[in-house]
Amino acid sequence: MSLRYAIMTALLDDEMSGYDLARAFDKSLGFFWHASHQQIYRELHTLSERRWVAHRDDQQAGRPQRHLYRLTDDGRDALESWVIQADRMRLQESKDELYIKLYNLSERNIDYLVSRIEARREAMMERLYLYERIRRRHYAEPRTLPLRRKGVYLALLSGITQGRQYLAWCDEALSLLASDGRGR
Amino acid sequence: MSLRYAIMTALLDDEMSGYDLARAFDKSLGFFWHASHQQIYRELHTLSERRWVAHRDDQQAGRPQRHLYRLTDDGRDALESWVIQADRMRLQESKDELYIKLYNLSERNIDYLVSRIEARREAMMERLYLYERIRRRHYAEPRTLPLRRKGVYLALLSGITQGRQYLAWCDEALSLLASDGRGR
DNA sequence: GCTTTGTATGCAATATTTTGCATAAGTGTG
DNA sequence: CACACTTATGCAAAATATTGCATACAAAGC
Repeated sequence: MSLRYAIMTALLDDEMSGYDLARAFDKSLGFFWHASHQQIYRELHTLSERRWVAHRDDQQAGRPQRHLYRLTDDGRDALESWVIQADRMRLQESKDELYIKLYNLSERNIDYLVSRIEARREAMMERLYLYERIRRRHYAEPRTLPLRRKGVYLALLSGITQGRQYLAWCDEALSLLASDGRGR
Repeated sequence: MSLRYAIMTALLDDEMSGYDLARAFDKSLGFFWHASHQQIYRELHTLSERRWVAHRDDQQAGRPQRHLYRLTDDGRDALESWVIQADRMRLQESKDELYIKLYNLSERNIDYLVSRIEARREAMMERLYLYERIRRRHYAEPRTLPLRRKGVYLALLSGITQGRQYLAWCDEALSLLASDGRGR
């Protein structure tokens, strides 16, 4: 259900196409809520029916036609009430099968699992690099930001600290397992 | 699909009832993979059909009868092959609607959102406390552990470092928002 | 005696997410 | 000129997860 509001949130400032949204959900917003383009297109239809978003067609030269969506006033109201609605706080479970696999660590699978941790380390490094760049560019002085941007900054900051923690964990894990792995 | 293997993982050492499993998923294992008792009972039936687990009835004095499940050899094999099967690594998205709500931070909702962060901070403190206790008791000397327990330790360690990072983030967030909140 | 809490199990209906398939037009590369 | 890649949209089926409901027995508190 939150996907609906995540989409509306992405539309707060700009009008966007389904495709734009899909890419937004691949990047920053997607750190908090992932969604495939299929989900997004379907949700956009639902939102249109409810009149929480409106769309107009945009014929670009030499490109397929696209539908640009924007928030309606009703949508904005709905979003605002959602924000202050009680959420069932579920402390984040890092739903990652790697942890379950780690519970099964053995001589037979250690090399594979070590390689998986290394791969994650790489991927996280890259993402972290991206986030740090955004931070330096747009959020260098958080205390001077207008209120709403402070919120966005905090979400970003969460991504950054989580990423750093994750890297540190990978290093610790790789170090602990080094003596049992390939080299033995 | 991973729930299936999470359940089998929980059964690696002990035989357990659905109820036991449900509580295991409320605690440590549940930090990585949450599951309701309904899911668990259903999955246990499926696993029984596949002969990956077997069960026996246990009539306890003055208690409802329960079914104790244990891994079969087939189940153990299936689990082992799953561990070394390629996972589609999806870098953890912390799927938490709070972050989306933060993107919508405004004068109207700041007090609510601050209270939500405080609530999460409390909850995480408690959980972290539990994890730290387990760590001190059972994993004080990680380098001397047998291999499989090293894996479990690493999962626990991930929970702990994530928890600490989360607390630090909450504090940072509360500090940043303090000047804009109730007091103003 | 009555109510709540904990143990113990499960079905059924929704809701959500994922995966596979499908189309179409333009752009760049060998 | 064929092939891969990017932009752009969407349906349908399958897998998973959530929510509501339902039962039953025992212990403990009021």
